[in-house]
Amino acid sequence: MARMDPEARRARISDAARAVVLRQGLARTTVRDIAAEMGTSPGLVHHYVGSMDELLSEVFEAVAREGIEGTRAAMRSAGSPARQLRAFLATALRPGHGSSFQLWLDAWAEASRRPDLGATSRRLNIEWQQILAEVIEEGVSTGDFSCADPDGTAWRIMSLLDGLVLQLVAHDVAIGRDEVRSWVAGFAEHELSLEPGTLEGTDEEPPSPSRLHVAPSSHRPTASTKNEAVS
Amino acid sequence: MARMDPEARRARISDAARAVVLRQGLARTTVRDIAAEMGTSPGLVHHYVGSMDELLSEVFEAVAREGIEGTRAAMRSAGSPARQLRAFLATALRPGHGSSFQLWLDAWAEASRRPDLGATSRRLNIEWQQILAEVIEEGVSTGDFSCADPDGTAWRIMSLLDGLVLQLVAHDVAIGRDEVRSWVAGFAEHELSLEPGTLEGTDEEPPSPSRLHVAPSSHRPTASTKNEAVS
DNA sequence: GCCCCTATTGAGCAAGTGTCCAACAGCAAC
DNA sequence: GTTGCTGTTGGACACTTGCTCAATAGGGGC
Repeated sequence: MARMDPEARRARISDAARAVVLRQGLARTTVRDIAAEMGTSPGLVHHYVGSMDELLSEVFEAVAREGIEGTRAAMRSAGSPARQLRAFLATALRPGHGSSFQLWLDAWAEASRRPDLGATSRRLNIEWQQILAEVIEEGVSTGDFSCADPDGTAWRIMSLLDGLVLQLVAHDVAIGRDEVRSWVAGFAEHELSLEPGTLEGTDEEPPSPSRLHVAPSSHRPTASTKNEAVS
Repeated sequence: MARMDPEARRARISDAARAVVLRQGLARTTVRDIAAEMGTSPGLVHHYVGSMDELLSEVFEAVAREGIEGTRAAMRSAGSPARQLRAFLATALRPGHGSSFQLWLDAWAEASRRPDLGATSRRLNIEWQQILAEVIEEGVSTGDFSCADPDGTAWRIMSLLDGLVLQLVAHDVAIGRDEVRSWVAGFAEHELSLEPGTLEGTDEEPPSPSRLHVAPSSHRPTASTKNEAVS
């Protein structure tokens, strides 16, 4: 393969790894798969990457962070705390979220076995919860929300959402995306003493719908249609 | 090793497999581990078991079903629907549930990749949800609960519980077992229009606390202290 | 044009996996 | 005691995994 400067090669490796991981999951990705995806040899991967654990952890972080930043961006341009919450739910349930949520499932399951991945998963999960906690605190301070324990409420809303999406992604169960949004919205309204319906509706479509979550960052357009339970 | 009649040997293999799986997780269990656990040779396992996949799927079903039946038993002897719900929460959060919950995590993550395990996981998950749906319907018919959509409420309660326990088991996060019980109880009270506090309290200790969930069914007392996040 | 640095190769290692199978051994029937 | 069925053994096979390393080759600096 053509000789490349280290920085570009590193980016290529990340892209290839992300593509394979999104297609096969964290647990089923091997060095050889990544090398084949780039059209190079396995040895090259290890010339740049310390260990497989490290690489998988890095890929997971990249994909998850993309989701987090996408949600943050959507919330920033949403306005009031209530509209920010709506944006949170909309981005978390956007089509295409399925294959990225599968990575969360992989990370949770592997957390107790792969220390690096476990630490990353834990850290990002807390960050995700903090996004909710912050907007809730903001809503309380502006008087939009009424909530005695923003931190606990954030854990509960996030966990309800995770638990429901889990069923959508893992089993193709008899509940749909709209039901999940509506249920979590209803729960959040109760937790924050809002009028029923305040958080409902999908008018708040984020700016660039298909770009934020799962698309590989460059070069190699991936067929990420597999593992798409939320579609 | 001593010669045994096939039925007894099959039981021994199941026990050993279960012990190893609870200790190491579905993904990290090998034929050799199971053979070593019994003190016999790997070949013997395959003399009785068609494939590893089959065996793991069977072990998962056995452990999960034990949990389900344990919860059912606790609920049967609980009395009123409200007390049954309390029993449900108590058994789902009992110490020792952690390592069995890890199996659920493994199953959810692998569901989209291993058809057999996916089907089993889906089926048992729906069964688990149905337990909740049934007691809710009972409560509605006796007038104890008020609930417009028992099936949806069951999905929501179960998902909130799963999402919270997930955080306990996967990351050792800053929330505790008591908080989870109290939070889910509070949510259920809201969903069922109950007085706050109706589902709280731990007085409803089920008959045989340590037997129902994780203990191997016979012979070999296992050190199931690993992977015990809920302890 | 040459040289040297280093990106890249790909065979290969050690460890691990599920699965198979010829040989062995314990036990019941005769 | 001998025979035959079959539970049991453990080495072997073919394969995968992460990772290493001597050898190769491409391209910028002189």
